[in-house]
Amino acid sequence: MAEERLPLGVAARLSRYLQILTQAKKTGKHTISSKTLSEYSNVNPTQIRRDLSSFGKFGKRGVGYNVDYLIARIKEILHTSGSHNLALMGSGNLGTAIASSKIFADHGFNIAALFDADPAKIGQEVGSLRVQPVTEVAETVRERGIIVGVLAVPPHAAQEAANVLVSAGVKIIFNYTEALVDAPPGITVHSMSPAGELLYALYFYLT
Amino acid sequence: MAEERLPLGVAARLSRYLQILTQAKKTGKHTISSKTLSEYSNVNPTQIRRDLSSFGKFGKRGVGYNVDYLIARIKEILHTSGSHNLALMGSGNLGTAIASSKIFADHGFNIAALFDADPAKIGQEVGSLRVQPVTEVAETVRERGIIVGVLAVPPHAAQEAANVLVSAGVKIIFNYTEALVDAPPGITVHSMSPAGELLYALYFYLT
DNA sequence: TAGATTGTTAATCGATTAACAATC
DNA sequence: TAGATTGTTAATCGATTAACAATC
Repeated sequence: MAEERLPLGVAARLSRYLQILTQAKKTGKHTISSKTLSEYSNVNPTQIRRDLSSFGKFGKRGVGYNVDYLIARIKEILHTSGSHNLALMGSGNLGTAIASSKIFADHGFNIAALFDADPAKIGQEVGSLRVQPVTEVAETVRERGIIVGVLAVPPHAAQEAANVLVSAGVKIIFNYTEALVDAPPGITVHSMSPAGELLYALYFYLT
Repeated sequence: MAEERLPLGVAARLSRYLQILTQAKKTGKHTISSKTLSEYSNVNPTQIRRDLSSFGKFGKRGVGYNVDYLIARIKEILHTSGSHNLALMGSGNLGTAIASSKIFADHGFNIAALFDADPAKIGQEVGSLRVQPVTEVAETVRERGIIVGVLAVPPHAAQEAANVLVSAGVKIIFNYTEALVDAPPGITVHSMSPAGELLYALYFYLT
């Protein structure tokens, strides 16, 4: 029962297992083996068993792991049992796609507010959200206790949107754009890099 | 000048450096230090210098790395100097966002075709692409020499879309949905997992 | 020269893998 | 029992980091 912060690799893999388990549960799976988890995560099955067994004996030999039980334990380990409010910047195609997806909701993330810099979009409804002007970011972030901001704006607007979020008190910037985003010390910027990941996948196909 | 396949970690990091360098070039940067690259990639600067110096002396002491030169060398190392055609499945908000973005084009990926299962969408224009029916996947994939398929469909349609692509001869499935996707041996499935990455980022904020 | 940053070493730590007894 | 899969060991390999001489 480690109280210390997990090594980067372990935390990354556990997050991945959790995502896969959450989806597997949706398809009606009650148990899952390290072999199956390996196929979906591209992590070696021995590594998976090692990662899990370092926290306790979560599996049943000859059977595998109980999906619900494993989800609960990993959430405990990652301290992510709770729910968190997100602010989404950008109500274009990408912002709308994110707002319409259950992917964040599946993990207890609630998209609490949607902002756009375009005056023509203010007040429009996207799902259950109403598009708010950027001038309301600070107030909304404070009121709703938002610590994560998601950038779904055009690349040229990414830095400015990040600045607004950081000024408002957001601690984690989740950058869906390809633009580079700077932030002050203490603020985490996490950038999606689909093109980078595709280059990586292609490398192993080409060699 | 290694001819062998790179370790997974090295290939993943080089892909990441390439994505960052490509964006840095856009902002007019001519040189970049391992320290700056570290801030954008969250990789230790010593690790970056080690990764690069194992292929040659690419930098200038006291100055840093020339962006153009480094891009060219990493493309060589990853064998991704060429151009590749992609097939994009799904012309909803997500598909439209991907088709409208320069993120893939920046790395020599060309979205060659856009498919949708919804008859109402066939023939619509999305950027310079015309939405094609799924019945045309096989022919288009063959004609355009497509080896990568991108899934931007609703999660419940992801497996079926993947099946169609695999039958048509696609070798790499790039899954933007949260659904789990199975594929036969020899086919690579690479799934985006934004929620997983957010859980990971949050873990380090919470601890 | 002075400041900055690379290339490289050395030491430690985590990741990877095969193998297999334990056990469901 | 027979088959499957976990938990664990042991050995190797790659990642990480601090430190610093070399040099732009």
